[in-house]
Amino acid sequence: MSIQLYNTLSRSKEPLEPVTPGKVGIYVCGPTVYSDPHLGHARGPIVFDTLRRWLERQGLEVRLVSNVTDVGHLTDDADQGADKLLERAKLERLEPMEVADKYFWAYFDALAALNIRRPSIAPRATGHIPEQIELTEELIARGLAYERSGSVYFDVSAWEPYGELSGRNIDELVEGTRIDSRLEKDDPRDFALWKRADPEHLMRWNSPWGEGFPGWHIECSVMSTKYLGDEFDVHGGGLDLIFPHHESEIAQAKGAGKPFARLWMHWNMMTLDGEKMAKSKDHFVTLADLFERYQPAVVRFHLLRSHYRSVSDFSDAGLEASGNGLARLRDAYRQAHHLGGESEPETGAFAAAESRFAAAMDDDLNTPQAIAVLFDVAKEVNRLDAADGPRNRAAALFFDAFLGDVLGVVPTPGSGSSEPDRRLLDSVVTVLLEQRNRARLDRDFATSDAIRDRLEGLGISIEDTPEGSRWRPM
RNA sequence: GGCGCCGUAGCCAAGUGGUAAGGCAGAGGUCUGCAAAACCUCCAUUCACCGGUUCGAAUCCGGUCGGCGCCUCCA
Repeated sequence: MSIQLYNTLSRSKEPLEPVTPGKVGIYVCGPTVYSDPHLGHARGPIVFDTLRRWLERQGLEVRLVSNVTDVGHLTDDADQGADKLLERAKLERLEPMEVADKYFWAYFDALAALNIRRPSIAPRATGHIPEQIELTEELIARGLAYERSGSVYFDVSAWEPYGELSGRNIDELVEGTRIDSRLEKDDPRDFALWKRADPEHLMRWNSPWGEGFPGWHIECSVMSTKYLGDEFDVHGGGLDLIFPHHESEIAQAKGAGKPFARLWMHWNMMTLDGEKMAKSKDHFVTLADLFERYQPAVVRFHLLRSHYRSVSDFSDAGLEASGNGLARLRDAYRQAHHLGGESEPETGAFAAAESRFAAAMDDDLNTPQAIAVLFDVAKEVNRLDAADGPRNRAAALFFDAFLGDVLGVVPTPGSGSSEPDRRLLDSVVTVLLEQRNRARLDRDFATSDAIRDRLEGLGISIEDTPEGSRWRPM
């Protein structure tokens, strides 16, 4: 059975049937890079990285395109407010592009720490100005856009399906929109495809309408179709992007005659004290701060413990609970590897668990349910006879596949660059454990406890089992 | 005001018609020099509340209360 995903367009789960059999094209909206990435920014990448890993496991070839917006946009559409990138550039006394690059790398560094694989393509808006101008011209030619003193606007009233994604009635959109007489747009609902640059605006490009910069929505219509084709499989983004961003993307692309994305996936928001995290409101926890207190893998695991379409509230108690839970899974994982050794794995030992895991993942990426399966397997592993190598080996492979490859919360064997360090550490701790065991045999508990306490102080916990002493990082 | 979502044990969190997954925390027990881990047992007669449909509802329908998101930049 193929994976079912919830499509915002149809408001129901649909099977993923790729445009090109065997290949899946996915486009995901990334952030505007003008400040430090926060926890909310991590959710989408984690969801889509996990989706990608799962699809690849099914033998599908995935092209994941994830953009980053590096053009500042006005804080409102009435030519009021400042371009956030520009503001930041002034504040930090940097070139606007320097600001964009600084936070571009901060974003991808944070994602790398979360074990999120790099997208196949990470296009930037500024690298696709000619294509955006081209699409704007196309929309003018089709009568869906118009120019007003150097700016170009999409004519919403000329595009009848506007509102199909957000479920908004076009006429209702006017209500609630404050009518500003300073607007040069024909209709307050119209949105900018191209904006004329004021003299102080630093990021500017030449266009048929004079110097300016692209509107916010057009980059995604352009970059997604450029790399995935006019019709592609999945378009993702945060719930808060449905309107107006994705609605407008659809209008631009379909208005230009492209079939565009088939399936729209939206992840829900991260909240802090019950309120949505937002950098504009200075209400967030940065990933850098979080990583000082929790392992990135714990953060990743924590987000996977709730379904991507549910709101997830941040709390220290929640992160701690996730950390304890993950430690339990990792212990079982380590034990299975340790006891399984090089044994031939028992065939089909965890087949039932595998199919339960798969069913959960195939049901709109139900990671909480998939994780429950892992806990069940962990319990089984902990009950295994230490002498049962083949079964332990089968469990080890099970964890490698699902805890490691798919969920990405355990280092993939041999992939870590710190592997030699790890081996050295292992040897050193083993020597200390030998000393400690000698002391224990001599009933010299003062010495044995001292060794344990010192190691605890260094972040290494010791466990005495019937098979001998084990250690693990805390 | 318009569109939409949510309310499940102390906490987190699955479950969308067949009689409540899983995790954390907690209690008792086994093991242990002690500890930790692990294992065993216990921990929601009940899913915000009130009606309705049904043989049967946490799940469907109506209402009430509470919380949240979007409608302006926002992952």
